[in-house]
Amino acid sequence: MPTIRDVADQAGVHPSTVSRVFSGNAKISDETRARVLSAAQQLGFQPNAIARSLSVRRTETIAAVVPHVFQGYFEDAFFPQVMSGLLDAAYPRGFRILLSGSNSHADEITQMFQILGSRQADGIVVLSTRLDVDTVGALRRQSTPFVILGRPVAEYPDICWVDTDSERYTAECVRYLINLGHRRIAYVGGDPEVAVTRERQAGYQRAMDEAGLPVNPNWIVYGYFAENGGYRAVHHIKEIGETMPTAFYAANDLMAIGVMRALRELDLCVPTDVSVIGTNDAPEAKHIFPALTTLRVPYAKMATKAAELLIDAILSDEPATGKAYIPSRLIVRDSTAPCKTSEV
Amino acid sequence: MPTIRDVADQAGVHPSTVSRVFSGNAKISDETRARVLSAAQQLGFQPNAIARSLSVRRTETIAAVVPHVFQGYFEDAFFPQVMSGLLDAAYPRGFRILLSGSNSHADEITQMFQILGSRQADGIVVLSTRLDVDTVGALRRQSTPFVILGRPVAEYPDICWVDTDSERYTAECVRYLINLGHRRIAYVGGDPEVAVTRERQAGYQRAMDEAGLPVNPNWIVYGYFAENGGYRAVHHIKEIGETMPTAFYAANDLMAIGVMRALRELDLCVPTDVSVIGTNDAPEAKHIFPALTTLRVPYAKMATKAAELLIDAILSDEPATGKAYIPSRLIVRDSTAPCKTSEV
DNA sequence: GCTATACTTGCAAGCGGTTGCATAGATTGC
DNA sequence: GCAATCTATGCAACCGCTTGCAAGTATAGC
Repeated sequence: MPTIRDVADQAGVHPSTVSRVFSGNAKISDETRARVLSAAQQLGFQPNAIARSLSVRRTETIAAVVPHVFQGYFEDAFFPQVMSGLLDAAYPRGFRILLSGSNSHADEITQMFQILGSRQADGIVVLSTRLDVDTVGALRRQSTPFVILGRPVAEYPDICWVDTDSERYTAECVRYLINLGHRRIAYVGGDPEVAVTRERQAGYQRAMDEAGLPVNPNWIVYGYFAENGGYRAVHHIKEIGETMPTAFYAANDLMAIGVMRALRELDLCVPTDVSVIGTNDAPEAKHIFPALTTLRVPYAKMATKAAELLIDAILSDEPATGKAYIPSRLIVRDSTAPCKTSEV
Repeated sequence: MPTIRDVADQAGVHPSTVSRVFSGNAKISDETRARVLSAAQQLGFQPNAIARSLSVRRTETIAAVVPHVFQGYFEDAFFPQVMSGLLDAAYPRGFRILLSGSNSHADEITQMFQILGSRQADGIVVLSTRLDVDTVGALRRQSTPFVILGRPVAEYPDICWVDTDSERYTAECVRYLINLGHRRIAYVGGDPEVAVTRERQAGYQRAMDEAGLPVNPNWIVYGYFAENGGYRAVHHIKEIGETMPTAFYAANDLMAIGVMRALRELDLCVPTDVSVIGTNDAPEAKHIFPALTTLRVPYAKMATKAAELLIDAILSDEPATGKAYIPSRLIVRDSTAPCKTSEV
């Protein structure tokens, strides 16, 4: 691999001249430039990005560490959308994305600080779903810009995040069910460890409260984002001998699908007997029968926004700032209908 | 950010000693090591990965450029599975993944050679679906290891690829239909520009030929991997006034879903009137009604294998070698049934 | 007790670009 | 025609870590 010095020799100029030709912003006579370029051409020279990065202290790269769980919870829509969103922002700005895996929650954090500390990227978008206060504190204490996808538990005035208002939109879903006449509504959450699970649950609670509807604690079940979890949630409710809810809100589509499978086994028809709302608008949502009414969460847009804020921060050489909510949207399909047993 | 020199000063040793402590493989007295480590601790030192990379000429990173089209064709399963597969291989080996976007087929190639030439990664797994001979030639001419996901058109003895035998497994699918008594079988391909489309078509052709069945050219339609493409394929066949095929093989599930939608509109029942086989086993395949019989293509495994071969090559400091076929598997669900109008 | 051998650590030259400063030559102003 | 001002290029230090070689000290061998 030829270096800048080889090109310099070949063109009869000083290495710094070659550097200036390639980094663009410098006055170089047309003649010299041509000589350098042709020498580079002949030698097949391309500047070494690593050397450049070392010198300018910039990698043109943003990092993300893939949550170890994405096989499970995230497969349904999160990960591909996030990646696509990150690329959408990074690519046109000349940035690339550095991805690390992880094999546990703790390792996610380790990987993050590894990348940050070793300066392998100019910034990081934090995908972890369970950021504790310590971690956020440590993030703030280091100097590489970061933005969090999702809102951290504790409110720091100065950190940058983008999220969707899970509480609000889940409340909207539940309200939609209530307006259809449903009064017995179940909440099928994901992993209770995960922030979004609590937020959605709060939205559910709020909508029920506002409508003056009682919340039966047995109707709050955690399905850990798995199809089977949704399935078991229904049977669980059935087994403890409760009257069935007439509607289910599930915190992802996979669980909603599981809920529908269980209902079918119990000879309950969706949507005539029971309504079901899912979350995320995964690809299968519109193809399943009945087509699933679902809360579409704009992961791609969120990721794009996050990457934009991050790159802005990098380019301006300041910590990332700004907080943004991206709106979710309820997509009404065929799994919801007016409640037929409208108790007054 | 403290450097190795700061730590050296603090610990009262030479920078090279600090370096040796951190790079592991060097005999350092326990006492010195302890002093260095504690100094590093105090200063919050972490070695700079970029500087290290420059020095050792290795980045511990493998690259991939995301085909610009993945939104379209690839969304259905390809991309997330590939990413997951790459991470599965890279992560435990201490490698990270560098991702670049692209906005056209030409740009895909540009990005690839950019990364390669600027030494931003130690190797690359090539995802492009339309590699021409020139590109492969250029890849071979440069010195960074690469492995191709998918088999390149021309056979070079020395390049490394991993693929699934699309022709063979498509033939298997078609044979399965034939064994169910179907004789009029349509082939709904993807983008005819894409290698895999031709390979699958060849498999279709082969199975038909082997069974002595005529192939009606009107039954070969390209749906460009889109749901709508599958939908239109059916209507196209209908409109030219042909007798309907009794079975469809579609080169991805999205198109198969489109085919089923069109059939439903024509009041043809799947699978009693018409059988449908899709490809990829996308998440929606098992949830759609009727559950889709589909050829499951092991993208994740393929990507893992590719990354493994690549990393082996990197570590051994030689070009990547080896060719591997990963088997696909027909997943039989409810969209296929014996042909009821068995003509003898 | 003295030399041969093994361990540790220091030294300094890289890895391949970048960039502030200096300088030589060209241009401008009057 | 000469000083002042620009322009284009060279010089050299630097980004932060690695590593072959040399040297100093400790240990072993006889």
